[in-house]
Amino acid sequence: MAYWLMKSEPDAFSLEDLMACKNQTEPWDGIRNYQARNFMRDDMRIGDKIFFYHSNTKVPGIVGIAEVASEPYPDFTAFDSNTKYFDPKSDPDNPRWILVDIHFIRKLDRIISLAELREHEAELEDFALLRKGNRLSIIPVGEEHWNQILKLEYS
DNA sequence: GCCAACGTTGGC
DNA sequence: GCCAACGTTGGC
Repeated sequence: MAYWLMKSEPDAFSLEDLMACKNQTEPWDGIRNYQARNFMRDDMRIGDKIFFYHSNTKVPGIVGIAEVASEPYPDFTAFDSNTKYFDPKSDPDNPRWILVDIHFIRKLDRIISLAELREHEAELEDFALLRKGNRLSIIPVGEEHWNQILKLEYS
């Protein structure tokens, strides 16, 4: 099993929004970055665990846990000119953007903030989230880092 | 293929 | 709101 971190701006789609979705499951649409797409298309497997991260907000950090809940399939929002994710270059016969569904598992008892993660930068060696200028919205998390970060919840 | 211009991300 | 970092676009 693999582990991931997925960023979302809570104003656009928060962990609470995911909890309120039908079956607490929702397609992770709107990703328009090739590296992030490739992770979803090529590397994610059903059951992989996900840190749900709130970005671009007052206290950015990990707020919950979700899991990959589908095989990869085309991001339908790219075909819909009524959505802000419309991409005329994504041909339905050869879709450019691919997504997976994610399913809510639980909310953390408290947020593990980016600031707190930075305090543990030494143990979390090479954790991509902490790298300067990192803008990737889907980040692979090593099993060891996953466990180290989870331990912070009750530390 | 280079690279300047431009747009976006996201912490602060 | 600012701005550094980075990705994408498009002219050449």
